Amino acid sequence: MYGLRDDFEGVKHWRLTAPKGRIIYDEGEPISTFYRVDQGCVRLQVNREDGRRQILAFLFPGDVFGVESEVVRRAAAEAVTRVELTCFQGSGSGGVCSADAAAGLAHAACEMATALATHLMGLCHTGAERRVRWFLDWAAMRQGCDPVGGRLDLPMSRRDIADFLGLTPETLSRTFGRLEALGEIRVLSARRLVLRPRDGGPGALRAA
Amino acid sequence: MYGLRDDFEGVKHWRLTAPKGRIIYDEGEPISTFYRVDQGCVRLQVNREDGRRQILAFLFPGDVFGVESEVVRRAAAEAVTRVELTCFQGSGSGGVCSADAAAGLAHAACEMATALATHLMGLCHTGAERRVRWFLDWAAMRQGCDPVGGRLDLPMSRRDIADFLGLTPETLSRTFGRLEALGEIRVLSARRLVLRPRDGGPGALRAA
DNA sequence: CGTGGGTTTGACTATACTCAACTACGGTGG
DNA sequence: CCACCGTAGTTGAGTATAGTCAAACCCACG
Repeated sequence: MYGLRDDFEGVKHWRLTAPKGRIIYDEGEPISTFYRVDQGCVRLQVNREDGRRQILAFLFPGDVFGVESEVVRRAAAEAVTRVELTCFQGSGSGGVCSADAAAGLAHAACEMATALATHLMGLCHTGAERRVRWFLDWAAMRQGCDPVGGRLDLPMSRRDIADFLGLTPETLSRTFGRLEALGEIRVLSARRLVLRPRDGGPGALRAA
Repeated sequence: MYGLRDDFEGVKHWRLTAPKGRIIYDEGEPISTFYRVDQGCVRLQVNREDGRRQILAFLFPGDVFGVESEVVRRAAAEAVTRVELTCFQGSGSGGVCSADAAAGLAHAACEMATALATHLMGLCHTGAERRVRWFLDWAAMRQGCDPVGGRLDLPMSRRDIADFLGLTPETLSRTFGRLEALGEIRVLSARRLVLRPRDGGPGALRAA
């Protein structure tokens, strides 16, 4: 569904590689480009006055981001892992002029709106357990990972996930533990887990 | 900021009036049009399996909605009040062909993404009080209502607001009560209140 | 004037947050 | 290759907060 459209053929573009943690752009910066993720994972986030932050979206290869109709960035984009990006000149409703490019921008903006709406739906789940289940489903879907028995790689930190879900890292950790006790997941390491391991490896049913 | 653009001049369009409560379109319906609110208030919502629903956005005059890149509607649109709409033929990346129209769609989709991101930021506020304060600020901003001493009209029901904020109506009601006790608002009736009434009318400081 | 849905209030419970300490892992340098 | 250190993650205890269930209230509507 992503990645194969190339509406931006005629648009001036260049490649960019950023190491893990690098800020692609920051809140308040003037908008001059938009981006496509080619490799790695990017997060969009807003840093709040009280030091907490909200992660609006995690972006994966094929995703287009940075398309905004404002003058300055309202959210920052940071590299979760080492990332490879394609940068395109112009953004929002100005800067590109061909009908194809405008249609591509519309498409990208629609995708972003859909992603945000999906995220919103996840957050409306009351109860940490349901939010985390939703997150796992979402992550599995994005990675094309089998929701039963599949291995899921989470490139982001626990704190990232917590800030994405509006939970504290403590609650998130406890919830992972509870889901593991229920046999719904098996945590291999902090960033690697197995979904619904049916009996599977040792320990899967121990807690039951 | 809204309402004065008219990128859709060349697009086939017609007018539609809907009474309060009318479903403009429902989840799962094929997408063939997009809309602009001319008068009244519309809500976008997703109905959840457990009977609860999440309201994704409230839309006011000038707002464009229904621009999606999918095949079927992922959310329903319902009239909060009696509404007057302009309907436009086509949606998403297909159906309209002029560069102006495509740019207009991109703009509309960006606005929607921004609105959803803003909403997400509001929801990430932990604590009902902060969420409700954010909602009041947001509503005041959208209505051009003076945040100090201004009269705010809320066209939607308490349940609507609760579903928008991810709270229960009970918690919302109590929170309104607490804010009134703090002197931050004065509730005239369920759908009409005054922001930061400085001493103002009788009762404003009674609870302090 | 009567009815009914929306709203408010109350009591109780479950849940997630806070603060704090402990542990495990990964990266670095000897 | 191993030891060290720092960060990220986990665990624990106590508390605040929002949810749930239930009933009363009030306004808007017919």
